[in-house]
Amino acid sequence: MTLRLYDTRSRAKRKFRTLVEGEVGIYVCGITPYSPSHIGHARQAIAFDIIVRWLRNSGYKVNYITNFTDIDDKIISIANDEKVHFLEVANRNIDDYFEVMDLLNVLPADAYPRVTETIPEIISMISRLIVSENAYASSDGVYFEINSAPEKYGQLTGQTLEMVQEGAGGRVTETGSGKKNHRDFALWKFAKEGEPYWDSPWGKGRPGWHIECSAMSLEYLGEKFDIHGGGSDLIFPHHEAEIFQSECCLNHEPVVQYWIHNGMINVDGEKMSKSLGNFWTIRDAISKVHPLELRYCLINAPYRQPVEFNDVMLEDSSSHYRRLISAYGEGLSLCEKKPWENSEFLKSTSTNFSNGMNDDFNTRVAIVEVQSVVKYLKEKIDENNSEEISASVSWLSYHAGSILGLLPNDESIIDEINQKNAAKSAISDIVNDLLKQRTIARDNKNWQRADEIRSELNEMGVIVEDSPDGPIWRIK
RNA sequence: GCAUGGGUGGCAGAGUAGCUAUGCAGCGGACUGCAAAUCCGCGGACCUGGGUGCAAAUCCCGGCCUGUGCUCCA
Repeated sequence: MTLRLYDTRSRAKRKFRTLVEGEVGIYVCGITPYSPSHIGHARQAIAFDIIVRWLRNSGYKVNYITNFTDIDDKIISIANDEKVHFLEVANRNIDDYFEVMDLLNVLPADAYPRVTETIPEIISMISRLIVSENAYASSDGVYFEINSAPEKYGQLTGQTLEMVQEGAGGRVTETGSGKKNHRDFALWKFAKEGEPYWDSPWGKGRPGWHIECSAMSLEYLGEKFDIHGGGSDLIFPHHEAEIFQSECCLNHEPVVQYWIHNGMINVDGEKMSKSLGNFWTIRDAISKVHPLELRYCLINAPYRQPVEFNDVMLEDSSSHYRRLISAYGEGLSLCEKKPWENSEFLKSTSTNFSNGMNDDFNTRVAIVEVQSVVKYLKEKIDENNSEEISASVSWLSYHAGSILGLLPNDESIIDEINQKNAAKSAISDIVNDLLKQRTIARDNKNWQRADEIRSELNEMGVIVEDSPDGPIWRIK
């Protein structure tokens, strides 16, 4: 089955064909680092991380670019409040971003361009748009003129210029002071008193929001590239603006072959947002659960669907994750990994997994297959079938680990097992002694005493389970 | 209002025409002094009204509900 992906512009799943055989250029709009990253950022980063992992494992050479908008009104305002340089605010949040992404097992992109390091390219692009008469300078900045290319309007949203002219329920009527038309958007904003600025042919100022992505994608991926991604809330106006800028500047279309957009995070059925107060930072979430449990939660729905996020979902994912990791760890400690292609069962689950991923990166289908292999592995562990244990472990290592990124590296899993074993042996004498007492109590049908000992052990962090062959214990 | 998605069992969430999705939860059973774990089994769904088909959750038309966008936003 060949890869098909949903293209926002065509509003349909399309067969994936790259501009250059075997190579993929992908640009994803990144964050504006004015505050610590939230789980929406995590959702997006993980979604595209998995997309890139899948493309690479499908044999493509991928060039994955995602940017930082390290100058904007909010950053400036926070910097002013704190009386620090605006880059201090941006850098501290970018550091936070990299730290949490690493915890979430998000592999680094190939480049992280920043607006403040792309100013010459942005200026050059604006100049070209002025020359081609798609843009004009005015009293407070340089604007893109929508009426210079009206046919490009609504390529992603399906709205026509006429429709929007009706007015968005009367709300979008305000025309920026220097704009000819209220739908024109800023390419360059002149600096007001006390704002950071760069020199330009039109005056001191800074780039508008949209032009950076056109400039950076051009710089890193060229005049045409395969995939442009971002959150679905960027479709309008940001990505439509990019289409105007890039296509008018480069004078060809389409610049982007496939537009893909991830869905938002919902809390109580509504989009997570600061104004609603239903806001989770990544650090909030990983203070409650392991980062990979959060990752599991965020790929439980296919990337285009909204993810319903709350404590229940999070706990649900935690238990799924623990099931996965404990079976995998146990298998890993029992045998070496061996190829799984000889197992009929694993071969067919692998096919299902691939079909799911090839169908617009359906991680939900992929997870179902992972769950079924976890179940299979547990069975094989019970049966002591080392061939199938080895094969299942390596199946999981590839599918759940390399592709979905849900497994820590093997060393740390083994480490953790060893630590637990060490902790276990440190207290085994005392535990065994107590268990012996408990067994005597049970033989005498002294249930009260037996339960006392069990809860005593429980307080020590030891879980006792009575099996037909006598009591089994483990550390919580 | 306009645009664009979606409405599947208690929850999450696959499935675009015919065959058990799956997981969690629930129920019943095995095993248990009890509990836990494990195993076996079970039930339960396709918003609504029409239409096309031998056959529709799946295609077509209408209605209702709902998310998102139209303003900074991943």
